[in-house]
Amino acid sequence: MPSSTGGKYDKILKASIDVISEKGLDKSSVSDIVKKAGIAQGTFYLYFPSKNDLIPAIADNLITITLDGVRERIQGKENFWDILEVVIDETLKITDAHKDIIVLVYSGLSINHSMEKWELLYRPYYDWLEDIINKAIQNNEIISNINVKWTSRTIINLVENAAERYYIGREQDDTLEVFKDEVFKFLRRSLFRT
Amino acid sequence: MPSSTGGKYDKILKASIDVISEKGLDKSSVSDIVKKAGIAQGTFYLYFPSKNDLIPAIADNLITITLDGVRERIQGKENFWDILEVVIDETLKITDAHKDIIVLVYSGLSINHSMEKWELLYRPYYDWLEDIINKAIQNNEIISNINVKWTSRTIINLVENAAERYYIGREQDDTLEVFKDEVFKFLRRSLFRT
Amino acid sequence: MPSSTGGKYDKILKASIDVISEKGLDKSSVSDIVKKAGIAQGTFYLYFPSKNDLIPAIADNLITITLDGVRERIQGKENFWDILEVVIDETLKITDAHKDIIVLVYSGLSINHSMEKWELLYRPYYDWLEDIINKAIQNNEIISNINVKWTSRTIINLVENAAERYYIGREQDDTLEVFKDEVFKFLRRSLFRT
Amino acid sequence: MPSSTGGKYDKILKASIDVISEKGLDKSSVSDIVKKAGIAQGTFYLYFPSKNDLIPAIADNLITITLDGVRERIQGKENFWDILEVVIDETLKITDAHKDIIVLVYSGLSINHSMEKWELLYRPYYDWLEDIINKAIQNNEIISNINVKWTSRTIINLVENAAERYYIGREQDDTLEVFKDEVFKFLRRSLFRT
DNA sequence: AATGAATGAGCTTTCATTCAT
DNA sequence: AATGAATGAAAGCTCATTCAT
Repeated sequence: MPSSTGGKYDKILKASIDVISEKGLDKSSVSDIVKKAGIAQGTFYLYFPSKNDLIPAIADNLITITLDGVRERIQGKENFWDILEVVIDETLKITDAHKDIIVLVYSGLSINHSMEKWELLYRPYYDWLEDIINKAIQNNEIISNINVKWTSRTIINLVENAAERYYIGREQDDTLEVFKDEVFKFLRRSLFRT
Repeated sequence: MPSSTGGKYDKILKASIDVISEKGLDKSSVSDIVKKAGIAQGTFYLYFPSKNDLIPAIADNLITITLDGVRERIQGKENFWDILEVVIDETLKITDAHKDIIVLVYSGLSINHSMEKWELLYRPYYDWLEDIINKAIQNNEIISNINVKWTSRTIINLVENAAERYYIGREQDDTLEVFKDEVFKFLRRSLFRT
Repeated sequence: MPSSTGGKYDKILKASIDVISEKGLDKSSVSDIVKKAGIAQGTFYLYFPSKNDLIPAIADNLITITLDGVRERIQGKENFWDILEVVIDETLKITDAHKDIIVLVYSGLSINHSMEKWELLYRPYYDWLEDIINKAIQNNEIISNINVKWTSRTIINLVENAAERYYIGREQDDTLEVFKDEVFKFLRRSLFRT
Repeated sequence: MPSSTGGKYDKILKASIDVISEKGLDKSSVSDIVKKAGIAQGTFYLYFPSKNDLIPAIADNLITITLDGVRERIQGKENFWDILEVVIDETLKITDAHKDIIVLVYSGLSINHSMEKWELLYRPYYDWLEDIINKAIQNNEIISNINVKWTSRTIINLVENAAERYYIGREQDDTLEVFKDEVFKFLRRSLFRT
């Protein structure tokens, strides 16, 4: 829990991602990680209570950069369907960039931690999308007789799963553009207010 | 993998599910499992090449009983929307019955095995739904300008994720009926041919 | 907890005594012990639940051989003072033979285990001496207005401590014979019925 | 070992006793102790060369307060039997007050240090009692044909062991008064000059 | 004198797997 | 086919000690 140190926390996080991407979760030892990070074994435990606390930290990081990326790119955009396009695009981008670790991390979360932790990490993303959906309803862009909470979670899940199937499951029969379009249209048909 | 050996294979599979449900994947040892199954340590390796081969076997089992359950219940049903309702209902039932292991198993698959294995296990389920969708298109029950392969996978993913959020993530703000209805309507809106 | 094996339990016990005698308790690792015993690391844990369970086992062994030795040597002896002489002599003998480990073991017992364990291990020895004392009272060999339970424990303690001071604390100003005599006479003065 | 430094030495000693009393010797880390003492990790090593030097310091403290207590309370008393009563009483008092640490400390001494250190620490106490015994012999209060050195050590050992059995081993079948009386009479019978 | 982040050797324990019976 | 004792590599974690500030 040291504070003003040479970014050791980030060093460990980064090394973890590298090592886990390469060797998988089970095969990655703390010893591997500290070696990569260039620190001593014991130092790891100054920043993380245990090896298991690595996974939520990585997940948090992943979710955070996704939401940050989306937020950045929708500057000025008001239209729900424009925002949805950004969400889809950004999710695909992040998934592509971290394809080697993304499933492992979500899996690791399920295995070692309660679902509550999962919900907690996703909460900011969910909340943000709920706001967007509510505004879209007010603007008559999407239908109104939906459960907003359920819908926000379903959209994020659907987009992430599709992205994982595309990049990780190699379900790449079509071009990226066609694939994105498929996701977008599926959601648009379900939510568009005529 | 003999099946005429006093059902030891099934005994091991069942014991594995019990033990993993209770202790989680990481904490479950082969020793725990054989103790539960009432067999000797070495016997395990007569039926499974290694501990890692347990997870795909359990996953296969889970997917198989789901598809079998659905098939059984749609006897005589022709209408796509009736079938979709059965899929949703059966998925929720199975998820409820195996909530303690379902995430662990899917996670375990991701961690220790290539995504190819995952695709392979789901293939029969995917194929079956593709058939159903194609028939529905022919019968003008659903729209036709969709990617059938992508849609079958997306439907199954969406339904399973919703079920997991309901039973495992405890996203139970509404009754089961209302929840099912939400899933059904979301898909119907997206696919229904007016 | 295997049963009919090549005396591995005893092998471990013996190796433990050797190693601990040489290096002390803290510095003795399970790794040292199994190396000395000529078995694999994991095998240790088939016979002892943990490293800590070694100490009570050694203590039990020490107490048992002492009591067995005494019992053997008093065959036919009826006189209390003859028996007491044997107790003193045998305690000195055992203390001499195991001087390098005896304190460590008793200390280890105190540190890692409740005093109840200690009492439990000594119980047979205490009980045996209580019987002897009671008979001596009946035979008018010793005074009768004593607390038998307290006295049995005090005698054993006193003799053992004296032995430890002689062999371990090197309080060897006198010959062994004179020393034994001192112990004997101290107790005799306190208990003899004139 | 500075004594003019804000009493940090004593602070560490006191914190050590607290921590070791609560967690046992093995489980007590320097980290625990400095936290309790409210000082920095490194500061510990300004006052103690190593963790092992803690135990003799605590032992020394214990023996010193016992002897000081006895000396204080026998002011003016000349009679050997009165003094013996004080020794018994004070030993019981100290044992009661420090029951959680007393065995651990003596054990720690045995484990990490040579018996010589033990002898050295006890020397003042032993010497003091030898004087008392010699005077008692001159005053014809006790018998004279004894080994004074051996007897002084035996008395202290016997009293301390009895106290430990009473307070630590919970050998409390009788009241404290009866117990004290038992100890006193046992020694009196052995040493009293008729 | 005081700090506390950093170190890294070293420990106990677990457990998948093997193999002689 | 079945057994279960034996294996030994490997892992997570602790902690006494150091040292730059």
